Amino acid sequence: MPTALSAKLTKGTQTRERILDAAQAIACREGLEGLTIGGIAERLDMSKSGVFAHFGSREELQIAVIDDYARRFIEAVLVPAIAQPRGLPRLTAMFDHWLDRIVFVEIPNGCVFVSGAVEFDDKEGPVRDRMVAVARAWQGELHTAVQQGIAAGHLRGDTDCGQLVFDLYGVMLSLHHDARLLRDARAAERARIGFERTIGFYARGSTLARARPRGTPTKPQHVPAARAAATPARRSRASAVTAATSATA
Amino acid sequence: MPTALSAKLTKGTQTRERILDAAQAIACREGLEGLTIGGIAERLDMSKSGVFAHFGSREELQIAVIDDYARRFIEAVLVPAIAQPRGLPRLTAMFDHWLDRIVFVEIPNGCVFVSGAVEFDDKEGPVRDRMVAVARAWQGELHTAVQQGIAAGHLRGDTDCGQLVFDLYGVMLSLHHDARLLRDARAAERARIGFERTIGFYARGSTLARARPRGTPTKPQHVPAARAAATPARRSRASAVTAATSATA
DNA sequence: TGAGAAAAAGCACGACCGTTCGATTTATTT
DNA sequence: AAATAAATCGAACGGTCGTGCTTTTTCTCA
Repeated sequence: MPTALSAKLTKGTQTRERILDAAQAIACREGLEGLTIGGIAERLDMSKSGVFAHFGSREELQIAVIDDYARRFIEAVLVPAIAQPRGLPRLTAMFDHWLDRIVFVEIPNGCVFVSGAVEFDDKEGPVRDRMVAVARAWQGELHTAVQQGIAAGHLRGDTDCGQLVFDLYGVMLSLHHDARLLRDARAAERARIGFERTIGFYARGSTLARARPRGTPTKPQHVPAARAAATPARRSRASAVTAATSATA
Repeated sequence: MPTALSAKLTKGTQTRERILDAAQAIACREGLEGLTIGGIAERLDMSKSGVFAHFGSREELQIAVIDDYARRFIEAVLVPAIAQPRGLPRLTAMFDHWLDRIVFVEIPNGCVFVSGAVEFDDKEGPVRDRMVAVARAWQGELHTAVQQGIAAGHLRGDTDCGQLVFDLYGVMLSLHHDARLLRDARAAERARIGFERTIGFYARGSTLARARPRGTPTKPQHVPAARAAATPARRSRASAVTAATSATA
């Protein structure tokens, strides 16, 4: 008997999620282009056609993976951050959770946003469209947080929001590059320093001494566990974002 | 009759270069994974086996493309910059030519360094090794330029060279992301601002007012043409770099 | 429990992949 | 011009891919 809320808990949707899990694991390491129906089938001890039947095509599977990845990202990074008050505290929390996610999840396993952005930046089609949508949605969240930082008086009034978002994105992309390709263990610390310097530049008055000591990871715990810790209230804000990234389904 | 200098100008090496050109064009757009023997053959009106014969395997072809790409990059970015005096002028020239190359070549056509870094960051093997080598070589050049900036008194003595390189790389990766995936026309200008702010932070004294006005492209001319403009003297410095990136062949 | 729906499997197709190998056409040299 | 070497072709092989069918198994619900 399926609960009134949430989707039907039938066998089909159940294995659909198993497929999505396996697909995401593969897509992280091999990219969305390296994601293959047979690979998923082998990982789940299923037939190719059994896997295939759950998605009309490989393209729809790729899109489903993107949406699922975005959902988890938002849950892990944005949702806990909005528990913080608007302005610099929330923006800092967003960065901290973002960094934690990269360090503890994406650097070991790969990141669909990074690989997908490169794989599909020149390939027109619905997959690219979805990649653009989720990237824009996340940058939009950062943009909003920066604007609130200005409104709260934490950041200078003449702060170029788009420039600040550009800078922060660069810090994270450089972290991905140095940590994953070059396997530089100092990359995470450099990302933290880069964030501090960037925020310091835009902060109202330069006296903004961040309290958190350098080099101490903010959250060594398992990231999926952090999901449950998010306050169930204020959820409307987050679900609006999730809806935005998966709206044009 | 082949000239005494340079490799034999036989038919074989001639078509080998044609193949490399075509391979690079494909690899830029489709990535090194999307690079296919049949694709090159079709582009050149050749047979697959005809193309294949010039490289022992697809892997060696990919490595050859990486080396060739690195060679052109160095020619276009580093070689003209070392005509500038050591320190901030040279570092600024490196950034300017780098930015020009991204704006006029890599944003329209794609970049093997960016796509290759993502494609092979988790795939052990000689291709990944070469990607790491060229990335390290270029970061090493930046590192050296920064160190000379300190020695010349242009940058603060306590400047963390690796951090500055990390920051500059992030600026360029963010530019790639926003310009190619999101097609944001403001990305190049943001990269320029990001560079100025980054350098401004590390510059000795904050009075460093960069003379170049914002937003004016430094070199609207065709990039391949810029190669010939490089001073033929001082070439030993550059060829040493090129040799470094293609040493372990 | 049995009828009907849903899910999974099995199989085959056509396309493309890298690679091999022998034949054939071109370049180069004697 | 003949002889030798280099370059290119053509056909084929084994493999993997996404996808369309039909059949069989499994679940679901009256």
